Amino acid sequence: MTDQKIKNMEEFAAKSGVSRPTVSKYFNDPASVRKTTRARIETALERYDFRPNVYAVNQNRRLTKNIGIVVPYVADPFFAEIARNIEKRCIDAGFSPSTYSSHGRPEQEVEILDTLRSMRPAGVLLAPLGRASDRKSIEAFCHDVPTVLFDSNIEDIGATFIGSDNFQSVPLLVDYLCRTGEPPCFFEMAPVNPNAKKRRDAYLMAMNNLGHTPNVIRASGEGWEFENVGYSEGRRILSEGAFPSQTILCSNDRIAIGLLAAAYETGVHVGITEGCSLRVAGHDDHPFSKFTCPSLTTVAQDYAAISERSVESLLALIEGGGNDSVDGALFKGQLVMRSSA
Amino acid sequence: MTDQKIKNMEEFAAKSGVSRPTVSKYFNDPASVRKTTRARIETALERYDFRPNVYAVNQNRRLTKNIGIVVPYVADPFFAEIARNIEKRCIDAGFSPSTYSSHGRPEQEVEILDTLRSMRPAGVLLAPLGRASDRKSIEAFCHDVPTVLFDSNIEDIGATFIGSDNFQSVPLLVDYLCRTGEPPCFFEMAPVNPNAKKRRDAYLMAMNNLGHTPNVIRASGEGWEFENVGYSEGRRILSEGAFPSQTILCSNDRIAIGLLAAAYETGVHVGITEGCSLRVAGHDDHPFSKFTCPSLTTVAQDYAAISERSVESLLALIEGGGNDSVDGALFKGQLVMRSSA
DNA sequence: TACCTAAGTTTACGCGCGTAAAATTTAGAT
DNA sequence: ATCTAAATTTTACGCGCGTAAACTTAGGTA
Repeated sequence: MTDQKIKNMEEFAAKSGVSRPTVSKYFNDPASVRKTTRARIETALERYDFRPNVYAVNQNRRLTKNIGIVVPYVADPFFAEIARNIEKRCIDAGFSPSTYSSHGRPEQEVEILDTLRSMRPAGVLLAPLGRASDRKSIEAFCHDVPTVLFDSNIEDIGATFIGSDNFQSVPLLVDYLCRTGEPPCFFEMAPVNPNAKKRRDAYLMAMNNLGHTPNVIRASGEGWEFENVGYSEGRRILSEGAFPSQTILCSNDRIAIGLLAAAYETGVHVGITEGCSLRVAGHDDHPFSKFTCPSLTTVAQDYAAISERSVESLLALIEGGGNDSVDGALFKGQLVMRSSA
Repeated sequence: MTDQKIKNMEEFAAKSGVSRPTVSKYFNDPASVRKTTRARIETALERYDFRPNVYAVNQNRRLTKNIGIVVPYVADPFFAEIARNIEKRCIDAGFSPSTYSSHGRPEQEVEILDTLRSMRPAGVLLAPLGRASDRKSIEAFCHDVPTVLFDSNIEDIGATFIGSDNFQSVPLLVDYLCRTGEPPCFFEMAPVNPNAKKRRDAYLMAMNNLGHTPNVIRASGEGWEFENVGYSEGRRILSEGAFPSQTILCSNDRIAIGLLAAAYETGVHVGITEGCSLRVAGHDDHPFSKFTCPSLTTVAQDYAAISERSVESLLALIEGGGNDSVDGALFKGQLVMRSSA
């Protein structure tokens, strides 16, 4: 490996003894050039380690090899993990992913989509904010760019949707809770997205199916600071003794984490062992749920399946020229029994 | 706003009644064109909403307006937050930040740097992995690209370093702990970066200064799964009754979070109230520290100051053509007294 | 050995924009 | 009204690469 700098593809082509366009072909698909040619280029590559100018490449390709990934909130480890998972799969498929976070703000989401559009990406994987999203902007975007929605759906938008089947996962947990103790009440915030709404509906359905009376507790609070809401509202309600059941199913793990902290501080013992007066369960199997006190019983979303299928769908969509829509998928959750319920 | 699509700057210039290069000037600095001209362009802008092709722009500019942000692990909310903070400041300064995560893997870090280099960014803000980092690669990178290190330093690399002053923050906590109870032992993993090492050294120093005998407990385990290590090693050591002090200062909050879970499960009561047999403190004021059981006493790093100063330094560096190095800075931590110690 | 075809390579052109240098306009002073 | 320096705009060229079309070559067949 010499340290000599190669300025451009022309120069590199000269070094390797082939014409520039041939080198270009090679970089677009190494298998498309003759074996002997490929060998020459690769030999030169080892010596000079040249990389085509990204900007020139993207300017001239009809479609870039970029894939945009948009999540509502990266500071939530759940999304950080799934984004990482998706990134990896994109890279393996030969694309260049880049991840953006809406940070819970609709304007930011629109801004990201604008930026993304101007990058002419091959496709986009979008986990929308949900209710707060600017529906029109997203619709327009999906019209222009092959887009797969994941995690949270927006009806009739995007080529397809990949997510969890809340109507499977929530009843699973409800069944378990009813089977092992007092039927749960449901602790939620004003739904930020369809998932939250579906979970509540799934809870109502499951309870009715089992012949129990459902009971929804709505915590006041907005935004994405779930722990905070779970904590402060949890404290308030606990101190008033106002939870209608000793079993509380939270709309997601982050609310449950807040509630557990509230219970701890209020002196309410949570868990399934002797001397506990409250059971708490969550939903998602958040990376931190293993480390709550007590550890949180929850339903694990199938990260791997969701990210894999999302990428697959997007690639299929890209392959097909972005025209035909692709089948969506809802994955089942898995019960994770820990100590809190 | 008509829906007519503008293909390129040429076309847009025609619509606004000025020449293309003038439009180009406008986009580089609106103040650099005559007021009447600006008005024309902006009128047209409202009608057609045109954006210059990013790739063409970046291909031709000597230096792009891109800024790279590299963190060791975005799934750690601490880094997610600081990255977000930095992003915002870059945008405000008229740059286009993009964030990358090494995911704890040195190869990935090198890969990111390679990608970044080929993007010819104006500058890079790098929080290196630390010990695991490939020093040579990073050194070479910093030689080519104006780079400011933050959070974790690598001696003699990069134009400057911005971070926390562990030799202030750790003694602060040690003082507090000694003042309020039994002097702490120090619970750490094999240091992944200079911060971890400095914290231990600062602990040793602080204890000696106070005339106490320091005591370091090394948890076996590697990587960035701090909670896991804190938890499993915590359980082991607790069950053996092997912590040499009833006060445990953890190298960071994430280890403390794991340890708290271990204590809870082992039936060891943590806190400063009657009936507690253990005190636990952390370092960083991790976003989740408020919600541990009990809530975690820790030292808050000055997120805001670090991110602000990092960006300022980088901008100064870019301004100066990347030549002259810029002053570094270490910010003080603030004691956050909660319930665990 | 001559010939054919498919695979691979080269020629030639354009992508959309930055920017130096030339040409023009503006504004202040006479 | 006229001149001049400064401010602004235009002309002209190049950036690094993708890609269609023209051109070679390799490898197999009769």
